[in-house]
Amino acid sequence: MTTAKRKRMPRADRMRQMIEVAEQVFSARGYAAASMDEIAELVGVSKPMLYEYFNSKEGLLLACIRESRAVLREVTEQATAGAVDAEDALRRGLLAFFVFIRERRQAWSLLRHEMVLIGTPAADEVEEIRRQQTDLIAALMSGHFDSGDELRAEAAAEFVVGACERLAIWCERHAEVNPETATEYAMDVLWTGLRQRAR
Amino acid sequence: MTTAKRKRMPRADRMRQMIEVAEQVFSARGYAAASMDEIAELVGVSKPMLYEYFNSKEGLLLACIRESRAVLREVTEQATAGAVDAEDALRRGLLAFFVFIRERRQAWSLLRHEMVLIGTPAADEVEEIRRQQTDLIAALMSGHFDSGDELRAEAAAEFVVGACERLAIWCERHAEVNPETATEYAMDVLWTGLRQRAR
DNA sequence: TCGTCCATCTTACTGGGAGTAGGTTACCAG
DNA sequence: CTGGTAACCTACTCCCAGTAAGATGGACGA
Repeated sequence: MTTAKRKRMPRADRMRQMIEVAEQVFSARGYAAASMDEIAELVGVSKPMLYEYFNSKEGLLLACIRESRAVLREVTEQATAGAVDAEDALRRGLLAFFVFIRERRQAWSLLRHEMVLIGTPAADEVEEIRRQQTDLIAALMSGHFDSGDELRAEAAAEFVVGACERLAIWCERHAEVNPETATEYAMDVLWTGLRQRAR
Repeated sequence: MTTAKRKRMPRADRMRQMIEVAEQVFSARGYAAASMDEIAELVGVSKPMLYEYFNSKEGLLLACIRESRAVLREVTEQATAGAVDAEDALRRGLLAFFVFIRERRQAWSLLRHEMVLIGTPAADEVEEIRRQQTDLIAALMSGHFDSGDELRAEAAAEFVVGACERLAIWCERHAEVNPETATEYAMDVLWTGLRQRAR
């Protein structure tokens, strides 16, 4: 093994390791219940090191969140890249999202149990992820829809993000619902609308 | 003034007063940043009193949440009571919700910045509010829709709740969007579907 | 009017975790 | 082998949730 059990470690490596451990602890115990001492111990390092690298407990959380954010952006963009029309793009994007939250449960759990502090950087960061997603959707829409009303389009994008977030949480309680089914349910309401199902 | 500045106060009154103050402090500072000492001081009472009445900081938060929950249920049920058909019911329900979050900003802010601790009673309680809303919607749907697929209907209800939650947050950033407009935007996507707007 | 009782309330503490001051040591360059 | 610096540690402070044990206003019976 190249990186044996050397005590001293280059900054970048140590940082990645810390984020990895922190993501586990935060998602397992919850942000509030997690202690910096515990994370430090699991990393095999003393507490001040964490502060050296991330400044605060919230800073550490922030780093974890940013990490997930980058991944989510990546997969969504790649998924929607080759779409042929609006319906296809929406479906691909939804599927990518539902696959993401299934495969990276810890990361997702972190994002979903965010909200520890109002008006703090971490909350803003999570909000930023949503903006990232809504922007993606809005861009997608402006490419495929007649953009009559600017505000209405923005609202629709927010709507989609919120709906999927909730549906994802619902999926956690329903193991039998796989990403494909979730996508179908979402498309059903979003694309077709409820009117079709009224008596 | 009937209730002058008497020091001693009957249990029920004191409790209401504490909840009222706590709701303000929690929503202003955020749950984590709020301190029991501060709340106690604002109430004009010593800290152990808060613990006498609510057992813990989280218990106090819980009481605030339950309070809001009751109000939200009340207004939604009343709003949808006299609906003539599915579309009408949905529209009335949405409007009631958007009015609620505008008029009881503090309560809403509390609900929305929930989630302080995973797996704790408070998180469960907030989740319970959503269940309350989804149940209402699901019941509404089963009354007006052909219930082909049980699971699909449940998913749709979750979807609606999540979407509205997000749209409500979006509204906070857009003061020009009143409850009526928000309702219209929501109906547009939910009822009509996005397909209608594709080129 | 005056005790008596107890619900309401207080002061003064503990424990635990976030954050920090300042010293120590492994590794690399020359 | 020998600085020099980046990685690291010990040993604290302070703040805040939660608690133990005692004080007191006031309703109500005599």
